[in-house]
Amino acid sequence: MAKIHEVAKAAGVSISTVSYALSGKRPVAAETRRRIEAAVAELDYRPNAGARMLAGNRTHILAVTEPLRADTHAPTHMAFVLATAIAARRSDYDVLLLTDEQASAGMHRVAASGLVDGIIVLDVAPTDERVALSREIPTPTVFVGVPRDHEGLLCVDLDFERAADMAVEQLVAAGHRRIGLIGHAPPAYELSNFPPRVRDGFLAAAEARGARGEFAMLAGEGRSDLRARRAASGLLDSGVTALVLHCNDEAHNGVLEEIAARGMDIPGDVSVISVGSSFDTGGFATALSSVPLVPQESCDIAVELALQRIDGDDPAPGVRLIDPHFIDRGSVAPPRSVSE
Amino acid sequence: MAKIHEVAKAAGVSISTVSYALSGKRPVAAETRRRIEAAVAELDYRPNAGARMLAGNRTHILAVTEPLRADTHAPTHMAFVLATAIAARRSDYDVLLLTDEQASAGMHRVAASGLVDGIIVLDVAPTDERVALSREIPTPTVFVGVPRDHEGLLCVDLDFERAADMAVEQLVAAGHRRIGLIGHAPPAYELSNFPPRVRDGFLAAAEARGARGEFAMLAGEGRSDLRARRAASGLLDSGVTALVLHCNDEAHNGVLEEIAARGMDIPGDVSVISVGSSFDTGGFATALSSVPLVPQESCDIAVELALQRIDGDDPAPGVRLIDPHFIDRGSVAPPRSVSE
DNA sequence: TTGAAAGCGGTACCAG
DNA sequence: CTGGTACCGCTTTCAA
Repeated sequence: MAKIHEVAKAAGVSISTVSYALSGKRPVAAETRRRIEAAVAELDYRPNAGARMLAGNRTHILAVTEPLRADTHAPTHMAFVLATAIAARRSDYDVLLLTDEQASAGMHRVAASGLVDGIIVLDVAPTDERVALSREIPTPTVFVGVPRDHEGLLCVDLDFERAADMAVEQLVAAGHRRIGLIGHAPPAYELSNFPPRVRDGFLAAAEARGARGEFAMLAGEGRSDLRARRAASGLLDSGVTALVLHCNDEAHNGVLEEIAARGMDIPGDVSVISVGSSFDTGGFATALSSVPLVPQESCDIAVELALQRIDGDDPAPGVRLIDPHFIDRGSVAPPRSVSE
Repeated sequence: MAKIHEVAKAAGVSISTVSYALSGKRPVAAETRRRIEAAVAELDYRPNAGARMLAGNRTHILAVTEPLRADTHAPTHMAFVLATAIAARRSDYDVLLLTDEQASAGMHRVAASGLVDGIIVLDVAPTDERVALSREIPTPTVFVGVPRDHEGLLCVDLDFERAADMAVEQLVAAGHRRIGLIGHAPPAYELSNFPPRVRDGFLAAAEARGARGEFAMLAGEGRSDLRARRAASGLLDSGVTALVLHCNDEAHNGVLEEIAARGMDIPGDVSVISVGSSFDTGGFATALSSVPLVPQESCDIAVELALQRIDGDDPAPGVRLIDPHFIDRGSVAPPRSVSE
């Protein structure tokens, strides 16, 4: 582990010049810079992290808090953590993973010790203890998700209401008037912030667009594909001609199985749109049109906002809702009664 | 963010006494310690992370490298990351997540900058670029998994060979002589280190124990439960009376479905044991006996070894294989032909 | 365009 | 049992 003065000596300059050459915060003669860079490469020099934190008042680390309860959907959460890490690295930041304890304990710790420059809050609950904490600490904090009480907070999220509305819009435009929504398991509507937003957006959109919206959750115990089959079965029995899915990929499979088992065809007999899914909806037995949730979008913006606050630019607090977009994979068509 | 001298002033002592009171590296009078602790609590003091790194030569951070390729099984990998984080926190260490780039780039960076005291390597491939790197850097590194070339490395892992053997042992003891193994998809046998070990352990155990072992992978494309059904179907057609499963949970479901579809009963018509699964095998339609892979076990040991090396104790390099254990959930019984 | 030197906030040695 | 203080390696002002 070479140190800055070795680089300075090797390049025949002072250590401050080395520092400036690397940070770019002061102009350095081209020839001088060249020699410094050569020395850096030669010695495989990297500024010592601790020294940089202490002197520079910047750690180049972002904390990511993710409660990671046992019941959470691992692939989705993993995707957000990954997306955050990728966004952070693009700005030369590393990511410290906070999973532990009462969620806020770790957050408090890293803030008080100055271990991180900023904090990204994932898997936000409607009532989240990290909200109160974020107001007490000086460390810039950005929420990916919208807690109930978000006064003064910086939040980023997909516009789930609009996403649901967009799905309904497509289906109504195709002629559907009876539309079902298959959601998550009931606890998700208490513990997570976005399922209720999709549900409410869906019901409001149906009403506003002159259709009848019906909502079913994954009730009961066991495999979610089987629970989704039951939910789909109930909705299809009740006469819906189209389904909106806001659930995990396993549940998607269940719905497709139920439809296939009935000898029904997509989109001939029933139209289907997936909403807010962060997995690929093109890989199912039948490819599904969707209004996806793209983790990279939210996380890019979240990291960017955090960095702005770190750099002293002060983005106005408030909720940044990301515009959803519709991906057509051909799973929507007019209902039988209309097309015939 | 209070600093140590404020604590010292508040407690009426010198800063060195505060430092020693907190680190415990020197005896401090009970009364003095009390006053210091009161001041610390009052001011919500935490030593500045950067200063501590610089002066103390210890960052209290472990890096976790996890390539996190898109094709990896998220829940399993997540479980290992989580388990590592939990183990680290128990020793007052935080975890820096390295997912990015060519895997070794991040590792090199944090090692060269002294950002972390140690590195835990997850999702180890048979031929892993991180092996060579770990030999070049001074930062203590522990592998969770066993790369092909592990000369001089510290590795921790479940004894997969013995786990497979243990399953075969149970089945042979019950009277089975034709046993099938359902494994992962073919690429896993190139990219991951443990599937081949289970396969080889299984085949060797069958031979050694006088049974006929047959191996099937999840061939083809699409949902792994459907591919597992096909694999199970083939094996059952060929006359095996027992199945060993080493695949993801979705594939487990597929196998159970195939068995149910044939009107067969577990364990009446066919015995089943899950091997090396890190998910709960008691939650399937039929609870399955298993020889589980417990992430917490591997990660606890890995973190412990890393900390030992950090503290200068030098654990002998080599592979630490964890003894597997059999969990009986009643999915094993004598084969039909024998029991009748 | 460059250099010298004063910190940043702890840790741990050397005294007492 | 406690205090004083020399670093740790870098960033950044101040001067030249």
